[in-house]
Order: sequence, then C-alpha cells, then structure tokens
Amino acid sequence: MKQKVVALLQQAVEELIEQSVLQSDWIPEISVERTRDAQHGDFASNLAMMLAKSAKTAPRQLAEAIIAALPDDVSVEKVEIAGPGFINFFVNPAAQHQIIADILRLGPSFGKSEVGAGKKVQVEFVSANPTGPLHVGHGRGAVYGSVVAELLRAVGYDVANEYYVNDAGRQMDILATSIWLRYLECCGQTIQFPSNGYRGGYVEDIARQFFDRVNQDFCFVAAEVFDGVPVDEPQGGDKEQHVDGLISKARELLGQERYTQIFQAGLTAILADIRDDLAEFGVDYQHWFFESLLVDDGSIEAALERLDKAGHLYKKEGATWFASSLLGDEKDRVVVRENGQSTYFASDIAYHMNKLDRGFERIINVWGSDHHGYVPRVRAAMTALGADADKLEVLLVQFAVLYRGAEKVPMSTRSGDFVTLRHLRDEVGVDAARFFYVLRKSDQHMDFDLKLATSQTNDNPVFYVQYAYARICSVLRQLEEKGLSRNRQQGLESLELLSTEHEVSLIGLLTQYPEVLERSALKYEPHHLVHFLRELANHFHTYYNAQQFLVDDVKLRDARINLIEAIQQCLSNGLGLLGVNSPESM
RNA sequence: GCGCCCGUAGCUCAGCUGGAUAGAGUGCGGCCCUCCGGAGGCCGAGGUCAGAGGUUCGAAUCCUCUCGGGCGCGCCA
Repeated sequence: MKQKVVALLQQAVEELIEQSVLQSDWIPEISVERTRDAQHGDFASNLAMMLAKSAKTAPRQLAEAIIAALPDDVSVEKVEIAGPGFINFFVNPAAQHQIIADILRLGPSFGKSEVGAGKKVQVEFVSANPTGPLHVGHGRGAVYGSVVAELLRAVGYDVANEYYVNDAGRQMDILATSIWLRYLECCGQTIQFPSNGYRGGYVEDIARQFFDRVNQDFCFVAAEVFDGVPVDEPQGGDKEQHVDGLISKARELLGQERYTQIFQAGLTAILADIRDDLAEFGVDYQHWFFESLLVDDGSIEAALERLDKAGHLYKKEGATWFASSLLGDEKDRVVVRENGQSTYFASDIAYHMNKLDRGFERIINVWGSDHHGYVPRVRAAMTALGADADKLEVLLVQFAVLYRGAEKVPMSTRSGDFVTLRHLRDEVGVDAARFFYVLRKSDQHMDFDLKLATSQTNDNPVFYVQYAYARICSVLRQLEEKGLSRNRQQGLESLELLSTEHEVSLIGLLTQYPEVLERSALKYEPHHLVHFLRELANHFHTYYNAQQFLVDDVKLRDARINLIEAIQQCLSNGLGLLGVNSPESM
C-alpha cells in the first residue's frame, strides 16, 4: 500500500513536470510515512514541503496542485492537506480488509519479501574463543546474530551463519596446559596452579576424562614440570611469563604428538559444549570456520603476500607492519612479530580474504562493542586487499547487565564462576532469554532482569505476547467445544462488518507487518519487530476485552474469527523469526 | 590525553531518510467480567528530550562547544 502511494505521487509529479509547474531536476526521493495519528489518515507525504522552496510556491498551494494531479485509485478514499503542507492519504476500508485474506492465504510466509533475492550474505556471530563455556555476555550476540540472519532470510537473502573458531592462538595453549596440569593432579601430583591458567571446573572435568582414557601416559612429576619456569605473580614474578614457561615445558616434556592430543581433547570437548549450548538456545550455523585452517593451508602467507604486492607492508624493528594508518586506521599494525609468528590480526586479514573469495555480497560481523576499536583496521585490510570495505558491516552488541530484581548479579570471569549461558537458559528459559535479548536496540546497554523474565505476570513482555496467541487458540477451541459453525469463505465475504474502532486499528496494524519486517531486516534492528508484536498483542487484548467474537450473528462471527486467525498467524510468524515459541496454551 | 558510542517520564526503554500535540512498559492513583482464559483491559497524574549556541518552513533527530557516563587505544585474542 505504501508503495502504491509512492507510485501515485510519482505519477502526479510527472504530470506536474509536464505542465511545467515543477522541473525534473528538483525532484527528491518521494517519502511516504505511516501517520502517527489516525486523524491524519493512514499515510502522509511531506513532498509539497520538500518542493516548495525550489518551486517558489507556498507548500499548501503546491500540495493542492499535487493532489489535483493525482490519478484516481480505488483503494484511496480521500486525500487531504494538513498542517504546514502534509498530504494525507486515507485508505479505503475495503482495501485494508484485503490484508486478512492475504494473511490467511499466505500463512507462515505472510510478511516475507524478495528484496534480497539472489544476494549472498554471511553473518558471523558469537565466535567466542573455545577456551570455556559460553557465558551470558555471549548470549546477546548469539540471539541478535541469529535473529538478524533469520530476518534477512525472511526478506529473501541467501544467508550463511558462521562461527569463527579461534583455535590457533596462545589462549588455546594456555587451555591445553591448564588441562595437562589438572591431569597431573589426577596422576597424584600436587600442582601450584598458575594464576593465569583456566581455573574453571570444566577444565578439571576434561582432565579427568582425559586421564580415564590415557591413564599415566602423560604423567610427569611436578618438580620436573616447574623446573626452570619463571615464578608466578603471587611469588613476585610475572604471570604471563610463568604461563608461557609452562606451555614451553608442556611441549618439551610431552613432545609434539602428545601435546597435540591434549590440545585437541580440550578443543573438541569445549567446542562440542558450545555447539550443544547454542543449538539448545535455538542458534544454528551453516559453517564452523577454524582459524587453524588458515594457518595450515598457507592462507595467511597468501594474504600477506597480496598486501605486500600492493605495497601495504613494510618492515620495522624486526617485525612486519601493515600500513593501515593510510587507510583510516589510527596507527599501523604488526602482522608478523619479531619472533616470526603472525598475529591474530594477520589471521583475520586472511579470514576476511577468504570470506570475500567465497563471493558474499555482504559480510556481516557481530562483535561485542568492546571491539569497536578493531573495526577500522579490518576495513583498512579489506580495502588493501582490493575489496570494497562497504561490503563489511560490523554490528556491535553491548553487554547486558544482569539483575535479579534490584540486585546486580556479579559476573567475574576470573575465578571461573561466571554466569554461563546454560545457567541463564535454565533459570529463565529459551523463549524469555531470546525475547529479552532483542527487546532493546543491540548497541545500547541493557539491564536484563532475571526475575522479570521469569515472572508469570503482565509485566513480562514475553508472556504478554505469547498469551495473546494462546488466548486466540483458546477462543478457537471454544468455537469447537460450543459446536458453533465456521465458514472461512463467508467470513472473507463479510469483512466489511469489521468496522468497530478496535477492528479498524487491528487491521491497520496487520497491514504494517511486512513493512516492519523489512525495516527490521534491512537495518539489522530486530527490536522494531519486538515492539510491533507487543503492540499487536496489546490491541488484541483490548479488542478481546471490548468485544465478543463468538456472537450469534453468523456472518459477523465468521468475519471476526478470520480476523483473530490473521492476528494469530502474524504473531506466530513474528515470534518464529525471533526464535520464540507460540504456545497454544500456557 | 586521543578516538568511538551514549544522555528522552521515578525506573527500563522506543522514537523510521529531520515532520504534525515526544510515546510504550513498569511503578503510582482510580476503575472494569452473570460474557470466548483477569497471565487481561480502561482512565489519570508524571517531560527544560543533559545544557548552550547554530543550520531551516520545521530539530529529541543534523553541526559546534560544555557537562556527565561507557568502551577502546599491545609484536593479546
């Protein structure tokens, strides 16, 4: 409908150009908005005000000329000039009613579109280091990323969800070493656990399972392990040097093969846990991309060579630098360290080159907003690789602060007793957790109240929306239990009977759903959809309290049943995109 | 110190490429089923859109400055 209004205005403008009232080079993009106030009709355009200056005509006068030039259309009931020069469109009720037939016909695909048809997009999200279970900080990115991907699919894009597994860095060596030390404890050794090691209980679990499998094969006495290793921080040393010393010792004593076995045991166990965790949270991936692949197949060298050939690399103080400051970054970045090791950033350059090579038209990265300083250097890398940096879209997600009522939930990651995502799911459930995470704009801080999310009262927005759905299901059950007749076709032919204030506004809302969906998708802002669903639920509850659906008048009853079925479908479609269930009873 | 983000009702937050009288939820004060699920609905009070300039027909929205808060500034990942 909105498109139709734009088209009508477009024709009017062309007509006025022909009449030389307007000139073709003045014409701005025609903007049509939903009105906020029903008194202003359904759609409004500020076109006359935009053109007034260049046409040297008063906005209201120009608006009159535009209206006079508008072609007739059956779905437009009337057009008015209002305020400083707005052109307000009132849509014919019969045209509005059509939406109910559309929804019932389209079912689950109501609201979808093809604006992204034929375009390949990648959404990379979560990508937490596989050094421990996911915590609540990852939850928001997980839900946000998966919903953005789902929204893009709904408007036609060919979307691939991807998780980048950082399995090649120093953190993984620390993990492997931590597991080994716990394993040594299983062997009966007494270990002074490094302050910089991974202390979580899951490390001990992995070590114990590993011990059960390999027995004493990896055992060494503690004295030998710690011999010659720089002292730890509590003893006045440096914790980084201490843990690095232990990593070297692990490699040396175990040899490459056994070290790799421990390393793989840790990676496999934790990754399996992350996969299960995400799957249970309704988050699925098409690809799990391993950083180690880039190391092993020479991609990093290839990427650096490409940058070097294009003249973006130089050597200084024994290291190799990427001249990113010439491409918008704050300073140049090291890609190969003095010791010959490539940096994490070098992997990331190779990774993004790989993404580009896979032919995605748009590359979306969902990152924690604490990484925002990292964006310019990746964009610089894209440019230096010869790609259009605008293909890259980095969506930043702020951490949520957890509360239980008024009380803040402590979240220390140091001690390993942080609140895990699994814990959150257990406490509030998948539906509430997902809904809450996308309730707010993603790049804003948010307070997540666990108590509110689990409350079974009207202040909980998840239950509020789900309840609207369940209520409709209940009415439909009543229809059957009471043995009332129901004729969908007759209902569709009687839609003009839906004329109360509540019905008109509900139908108006339903017509907005496809627009809301498209906007949420294209702007990567799921919260618009969430707000829409709350509003739809609210209007339904009001309607429910004001009017009886199962009335004696058969035609009216059929029409109303069609309306609430359309609402039911729309709620379920929207909740489905959010990964939230639509329960038939609660 | 430099860079990015943010500041809207008591609290949590919306506010689409600048548009009409700035909106929800919660909390607070009233009220509403002989009826399809009261996990609901209605009404009311509550605002210097942090502050000050500027841009224009029009600014919560764009520009500049000030104040207040968050984050980032490794040859870590």
